Amino acid sequence: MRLTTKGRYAVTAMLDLALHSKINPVTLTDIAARQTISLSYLEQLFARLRRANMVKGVRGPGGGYTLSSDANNINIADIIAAVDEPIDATKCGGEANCQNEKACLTHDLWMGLSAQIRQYLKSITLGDLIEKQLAQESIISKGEEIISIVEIHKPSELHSIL
Amino acid sequence: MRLTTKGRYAVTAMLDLALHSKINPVTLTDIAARQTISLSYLEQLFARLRRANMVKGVRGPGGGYTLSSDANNINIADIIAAVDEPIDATKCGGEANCQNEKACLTHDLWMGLSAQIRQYLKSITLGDLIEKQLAQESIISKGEEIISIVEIHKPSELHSIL
DNA sequence: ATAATAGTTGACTATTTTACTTGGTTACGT
DNA sequence: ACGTAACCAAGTAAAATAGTCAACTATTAT
Repeated sequence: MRLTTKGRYAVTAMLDLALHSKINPVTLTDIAARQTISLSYLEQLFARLRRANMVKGVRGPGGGYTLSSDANNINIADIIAAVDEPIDATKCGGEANCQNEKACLTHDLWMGLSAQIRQYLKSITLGDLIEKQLAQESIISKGEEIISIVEIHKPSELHSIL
Repeated sequence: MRLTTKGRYAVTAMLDLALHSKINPVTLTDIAARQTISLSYLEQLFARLRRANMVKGVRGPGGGYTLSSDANNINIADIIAAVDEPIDATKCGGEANCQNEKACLTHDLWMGLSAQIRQYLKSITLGDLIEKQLAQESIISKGEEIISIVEIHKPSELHSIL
C-alpha cells in the first residue's frame, strides 16, 4: 500500500465529489477549481477511477461525475489502489531461493505491516470521513493536538507534521 | 504521512537492524546484501536516521549501526518521517480566504485521515512487528538459529565473535 | 605507528513518477 | 447546429527516487 500525493489528490477529489454530487453531477472543472488541481491531471485520475467502477461519467451539458455507489460503500484503500501503479514490494516475488529464508524475513514483516495498513484504510469510507470527522474533531485534537496548534499558529509548517 | 518505497526501505533496514544487532553492530554492507539495497542509498537513509537519533553509528573495525533504543520504543511513523521529505499537503497553508471556507473542507478531511494514519503507525513498533508477527509462526527460535549460523559462516564476522 | 575497517559527507547522474500541457474526439442536451 | 463536458493520446517539465563516485574521518587491530 503506497500513500503518495497522487493518492491524496484522488481521495481529495473523491471527497469533493461526495460532498457536491448529491443532486447533480459535478464537473472536473469545478473540482479542479475548488481543489486547485489541474483539469487534465484530474482527467487522468478519474479515467482510472472510472475504470475501477468508483465513479460514473455523464457526458454533455449538465454532465460531470457522480459516485458509482454510496459514499459509505467507497473506502480509502480502494481509491488509492485505483490511481496507484501496482508495485512489487518484495523484490523477490516468490523466488525459489527466497522460500522461508532469512533474506525474506524483513520482506515478510513489511508485507504484514503493509497488509495491516491496507486493512485499516479499507475500513474507512468516504462517508466516515465526512460524517464522523466533521461531527467531532476529537480525533484530531485528541491524538495530535500539535496539529491544531500548528494550524492556528504556524500554518506554513503543517508539512512538518504530515 | 507519506508512505513510499523510500519509507519501506527505511523500515526494512531498521527491521533488519533490529533482528541482527542484538550482540554486535551491523554494517550497512551486510544490510545492503541481505535486503538488496544499494550501499550508498542506505548510507543516505541512515544519515537521516542517525540525525533523527534512531540509530547509532560505531566506527572502525567491528563497527556498524545499532538501534539507539529498544526495538519496542521505535515506531514506524517516526522511521518514515525521518527519511521522508516534508511536504505541504494543504496547498493553501492558512491563506486568509481559506479559513473555515468550503474550499478547504476536503483539505481538513484529508488532514484528519492523515493524522489517523500517522497515529496508527505511531502505535506500531519494530518490536511489535518482530514479536507479534513471528511468534505465531514460531520462527523466533528458528530465526536465532539461522542468525548464528550465518554469523559463523561469514568470514568477515568471525573475528568479532572469537 | 600503520593499515584496515567502516562511518561520514557531498556532489553528481540516471531513472521513474508526478503533475501538467496541448490538442484533439466523442456524446449529449438545448 | 451548437455548446458543453466527458474521453483520449501524445508529449513535457519538474520532482522524487535510486544509485554512483570520491574523498575524508574516527576507530580498532596488528
